[in-house]
Amino acid sequence: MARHLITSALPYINGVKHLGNLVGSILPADVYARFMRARGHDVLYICATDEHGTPAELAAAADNKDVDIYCREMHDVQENVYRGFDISFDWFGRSHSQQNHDLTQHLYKKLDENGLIEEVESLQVYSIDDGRFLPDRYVEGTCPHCGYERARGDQCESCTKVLDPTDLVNPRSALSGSTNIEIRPSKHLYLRQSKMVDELRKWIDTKTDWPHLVTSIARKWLDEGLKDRSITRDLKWGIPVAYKGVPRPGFEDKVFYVWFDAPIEYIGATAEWAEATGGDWESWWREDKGADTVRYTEFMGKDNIPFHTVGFPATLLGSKEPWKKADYIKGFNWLNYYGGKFSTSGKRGIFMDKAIALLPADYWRWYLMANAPESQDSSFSWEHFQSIVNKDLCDVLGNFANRILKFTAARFDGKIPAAGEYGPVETETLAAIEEKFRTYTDCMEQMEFRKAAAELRAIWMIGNEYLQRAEPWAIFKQDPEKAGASIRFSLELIRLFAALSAPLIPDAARRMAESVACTGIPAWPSNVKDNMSALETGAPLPAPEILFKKIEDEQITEWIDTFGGAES
RNA sequence: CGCGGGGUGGAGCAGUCUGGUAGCUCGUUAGGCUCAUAACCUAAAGGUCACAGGUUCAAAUCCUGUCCCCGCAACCA
Repeated sequence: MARHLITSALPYINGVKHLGNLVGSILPADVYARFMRARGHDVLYICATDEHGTPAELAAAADNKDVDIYCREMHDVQENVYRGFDISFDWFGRSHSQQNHDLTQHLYKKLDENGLIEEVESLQVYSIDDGRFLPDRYVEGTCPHCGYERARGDQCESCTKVLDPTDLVNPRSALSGSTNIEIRPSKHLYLRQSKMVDELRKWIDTKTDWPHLVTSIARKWLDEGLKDRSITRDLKWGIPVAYKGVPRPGFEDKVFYVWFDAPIEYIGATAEWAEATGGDWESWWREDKGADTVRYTEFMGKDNIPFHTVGFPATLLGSKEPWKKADYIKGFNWLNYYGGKFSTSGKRGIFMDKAIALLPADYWRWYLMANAPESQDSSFSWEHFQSIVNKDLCDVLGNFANRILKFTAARFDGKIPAAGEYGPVETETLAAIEEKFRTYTDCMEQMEFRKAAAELRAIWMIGNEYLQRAEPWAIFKQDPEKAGASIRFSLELIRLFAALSAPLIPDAARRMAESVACTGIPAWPSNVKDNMSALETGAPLPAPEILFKKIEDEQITEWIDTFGGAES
């Protein structure tokens, strides 16, 4: 048994996330956490909402709410949606927690003591009518290069040139449209990442087993030379630039930038968990207090990789304290929607609350993991979704269980028949499953989820092949006892499949177990053949129920109409 | 010449690091079975591996160049 710390990238507080966000971090982390728990490891799966920053302030203002209350409400909304997807967080925290305040201010203090923080005065755009400083992309104006009138302060969408907000002609606030803006000097803290390039590269170079995607993005940043990074903002909502209640002089009205405090919340949320459960958070995060034996795995979409390979490690290394750093980073590409981006603002694609209202979590979990964007971007389409669900879940798995359970009900009075002698067919079947079981386990350990799903599906198919060879319906006419042994073997397979499928489709796994008179998800087997005599002979089975319902063409037509399809 | 990822039968993917009969799922076609959710099992057809050069006995795989798609470019998070 080993200790596994698992985190998934923190979802931003504004709004319910879409399926692309889900498959890129939280869902695979959950599948991995469930798998590792099933294998008997001590797992702590931590996530939280990322609550600070300008968008949260603006969304709260638009809702006419205090930003703290807004975040509290949205946190609960998000947590409920994740629970609806059977995400098995050990803790789902908030980056605004007191624990994160303390940790963020502590790390800031250490970095400062180690000479890695400096004050830099820079020119910022201030909107007098909005009463606030504007982040670059909240300033709009005419592009000095191409004349595009709606260029943003960070980049012109029309000519793709990178801009500084002060470059814009006729700049205005993107919030109010006001042109009543001015450039004001503002002092900010910068983390001197440029001094840490060698140390970071040394750390990255030890990670020879990381995915190509992750190390190539990390090296790209290091090769280009790290810039010192501003870690404070002119906002009210956030963690004050202070230590032990005393603000840093000149920074009374500033807070830490969300990207400084958000990853620290991985630790903060663990401290929240510890306070709520009596656990010991330091044994998971301090290498001098037991965390040296922890294996820490981070899950995230590729947009987050620079912050986890460079930004967050810079904070931890710079503190010169023995903080736990990632042992493995699993990065994902994008899930697209009909070849284009899922878009929160453009309302393109499927959001988690809408998805769960259409179909139970397992349908989505299976589709998303079996098609996870691991090596390249992948594309969601309703037609593809229907084909995968109907074929894999209904026809291969659901129908396998159904044909056995119906036969048991009709021919064996709905009671589990006695086991008989295994013949060559059973022996060969078990050998085939054993082989797939090993590759499946390997794939899950390596976090190769697409391949793992394919292997699991292949295991389900062996069940159908077995029935075809054993033909209990034909044997029954001459030798009911022999047919009963086949059915008993098949019922044991249902139980085995429930155990193996549980990380991916936990609710279906539980229902499969119940269908063969077991309570809860069966324990993970150490091997296949010793797990084929777990059922109680004569136990009555509940009336067979359909495990997965097929998605009809009419539903697909309707959903494309609602959510948009190829042409939208 | 900003950077990264990708281009493999009709669709979705594996294989590329460590050259050596191009593999899987869906779809299509044919056969089988009839316990089952018109499902299951077996078999077949279908690919000049984006393009052009090069290295090699041998290239999807290594090298050079070109084209196309997606993303990123540090104040969105």
